[in-house]
Amino acid sequence: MAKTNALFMSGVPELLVLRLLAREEMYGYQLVRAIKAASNETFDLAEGVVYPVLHSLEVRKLLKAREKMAEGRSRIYYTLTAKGSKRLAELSEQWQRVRDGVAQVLGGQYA
Amino acid sequence: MAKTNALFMSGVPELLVLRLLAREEMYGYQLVRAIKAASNETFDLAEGVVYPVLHSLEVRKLLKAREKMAEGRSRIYYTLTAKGSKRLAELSEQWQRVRDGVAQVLGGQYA
DNA sequence: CTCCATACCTATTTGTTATAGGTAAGACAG
DNA sequence: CTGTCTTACCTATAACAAATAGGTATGGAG
Repeated sequence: MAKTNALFMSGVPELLVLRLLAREEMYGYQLVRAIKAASNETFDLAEGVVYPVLHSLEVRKLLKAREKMAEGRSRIYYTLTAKGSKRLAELSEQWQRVRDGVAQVLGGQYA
Repeated sequence: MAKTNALFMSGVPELLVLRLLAREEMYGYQLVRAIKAASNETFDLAEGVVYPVLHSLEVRKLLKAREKMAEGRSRIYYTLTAKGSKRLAELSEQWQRVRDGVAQVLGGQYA
C-alpha cells in the first residue's frame, strides 16, 4: 500500500521513526499514521515496513519498549534511548550530506 | 572504496549518472571521477557501482553508447536518449518529493 | 621491463524496503 | 449475538540496489 516510490528511500524509514519518537512516545500503529501526517502524505509506509524497523531499532538498543494499557487496550510504546538520540543525530547529518551532495550535482535546474 | 555511508543512497547513483551525462558525453571511468568532483567529494562511487548502472540504463534505452577512439585509446561514451531525459526529470521530481518530505518530518532542527 | 594509472567488466554479498499475508480484540450496527 | 470494520500487532518472503572484491587489458613513465 506504500505510495512511496521505493527509490531514494533507503534509510528514510529509520530516520523518520527515530525523529518522531524523539518528540514523543508512540506505539507502532500510531507511528504509521504519524509518519503519513507529519510528511504531509509524502510517505505512506505500510505496517510491514514500520514494525520491522521498530524491532530492529529495539534489538540494537536504540529504542526502549514498554507495554502500557490505554483505552482498555494493551499497546507497546517506544521511546529513544541515549544511543538512539546519538544515532538520530548521526543519521540526520548523513542525510544532510547526501542531500547537499545531490544538490551540488543537480545544480541550478532541478535543484 | 566508496566512502558514502550506504544509507540514503538508493537511486542516487542513477540520478547522478543521468544528470552528468545530460550535460556532456562521457565514458565510464571519467564519470566515476566526475561524480566525485561534481559532488565536492561527497560521493566517491566505486567503478563496480557505476558500470552496472551504465549497463542497466543502456539496456533500458535511457542511454546510448558508442565506441570512440581518443588519445590512442578506445573508450565507450554514453549520452542520454530522449527517454533518458524524461527519466531524469522524473527522478529529479521524486528526489525532491522525498527530500521535502524528510525536511517536513525533521522539522526545524536537523532540517 | 616493471610499475602505475587508465579503462573496462561482473559475480556475489549485503542491506533495506516492499509485499502479502496472518492473528486477535474492541466497537458498533442490525 | 453476528457480522464487519478499525485498531493493533506480527513475520516470512520477495524484490531490488549498492557495495565489495575481485578480474582483464592497454598505454605511458621511469
